[in-house]
Amino acid sequence: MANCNGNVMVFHTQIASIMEVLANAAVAEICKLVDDDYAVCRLEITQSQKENRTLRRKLQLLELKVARERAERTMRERVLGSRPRSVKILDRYRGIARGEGHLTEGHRSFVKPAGHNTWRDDQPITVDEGNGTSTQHVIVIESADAEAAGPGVKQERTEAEKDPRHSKDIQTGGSGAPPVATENPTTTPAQPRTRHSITEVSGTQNAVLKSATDTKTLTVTHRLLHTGSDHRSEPERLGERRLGCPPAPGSDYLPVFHQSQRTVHSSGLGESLDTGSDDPSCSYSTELDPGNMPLGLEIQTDLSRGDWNRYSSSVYSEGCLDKKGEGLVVDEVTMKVEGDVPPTWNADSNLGDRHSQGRDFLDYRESLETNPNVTTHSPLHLFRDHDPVSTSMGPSDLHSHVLFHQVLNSNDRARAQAQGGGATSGNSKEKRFSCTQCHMRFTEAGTLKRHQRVHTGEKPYNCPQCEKRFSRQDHLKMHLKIHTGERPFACTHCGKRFSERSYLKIHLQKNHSTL
DNA sequence: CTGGGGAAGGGGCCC
DNA sequence: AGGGCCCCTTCCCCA
Repeated sequence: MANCNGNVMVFHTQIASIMEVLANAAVAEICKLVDDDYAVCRLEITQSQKENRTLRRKLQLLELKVARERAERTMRERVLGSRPRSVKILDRYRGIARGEGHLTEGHRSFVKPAGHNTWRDDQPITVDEGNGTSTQHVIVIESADAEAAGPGVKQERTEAEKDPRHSKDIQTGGSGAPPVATENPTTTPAQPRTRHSITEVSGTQNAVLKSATDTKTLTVTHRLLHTGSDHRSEPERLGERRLGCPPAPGSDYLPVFHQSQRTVHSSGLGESLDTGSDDPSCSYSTELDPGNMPLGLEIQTDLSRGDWNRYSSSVYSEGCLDKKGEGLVVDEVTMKVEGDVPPTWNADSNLGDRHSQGRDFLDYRESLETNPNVTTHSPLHLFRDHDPVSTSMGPSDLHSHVLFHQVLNSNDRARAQAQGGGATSGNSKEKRFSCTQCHMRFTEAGTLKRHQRVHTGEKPYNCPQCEKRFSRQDHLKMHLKIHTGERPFACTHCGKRFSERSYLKIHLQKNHSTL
């Protein structure tokens, strides 16, 4: 009996051992399957994300192109009879592209040959997110004729750019400023994923184009940096980064503000928003289709989490302007402004004098909106005209738009535009009083003060009859007629009475064809 | 669905 | 500066 029990115990022990082995094997197998599936899923997700980004960018490019063409068409109509300014601009651009342009004031431009930077259908912009150890992002912008252009990969210089001695057009001085970073996934192996980098193959990442002698442009550009190529001392680099947008740790994004034309771009491309850049105020811009009209793209990472006020402020704030800045951008705004730059622009061409507190942005906007010579096809207006709800925008677009909307207070402005045909049309008085919240302007301080109740919500006038509240006394007085039944205005044609003269007037217009 | 009227909320302007 | 009026637009209700 004892042996029997012993055998049973041994048997049970063996069974338990076998079960454990089997369980472990099963767990291991399950884990392996899970890992495999996870890897596959992750790969698929990553692939899908990349495809989504590519498609999104394509869509944005198409939209921008459409907007650009529309703007160009409008501009040509506006200048009917004279040579289209866009043509002039293009000629200038092309001239520069041919090496005819000369930059002054230490500006550098990266001129790409015409035809470069056309985005291919298989637009190879890639954004790799995450490498497990760092937030590395690789953004590759490849032109359509990259192959045709040969290995002539242009990149922005890094170290050399700080040295005025190297301040020359990269096109002519390209040999003097050897590329420091090349990242072409099609021709070169990917660089170690240890930093942010933006590379443009065949053509410059940032092209610019103007001699910067007549108008001023403020461009915000992300520069491509190569870790090993930036030989500047840290203080130098820091100095160049004194832009109110300190680079994120581990990020080599370097914001560059180029002052050649007063333009702030925000194309709303949200690609960078997905890149995880930690730089709150950096962006990069690239130019497209220079053969026609330069079209600027900008990835405004700041807009993804900040507000435009802060952005614009940072852009125009003293600390953000790098008068030696490189980089550039040309986009619709640039084109319009360059062609029809109002006198105020020229007079205010020195950004360094009054670029603080975002004031230039306001001046810029005001110039656009008040100067009839300024086309209204700038992104600002495009944004303003957008319906933030109904317009199908990408998240970044919508966000950018919202930010623009906040700044411009499009409702108020649109209303003001609708009323009386604009701010100053037909009025002799100058609207000197500008609301700091929506930037509407008024002829009188009292009107401004009254208007500000719109923002504060203050309604100090209460109806004693119905507890209704009003921001203005005259509105209360008007309202009280409802309770009193007072209708002092009678129609001379039909005898109908109205509480307000304007009602009578409308009545006369509609029913008696008067006025 | 349409048009008229009322209500409300804006800005311009004069006193 | 505030009051008051005019004019405009938008929204809503109703016949």
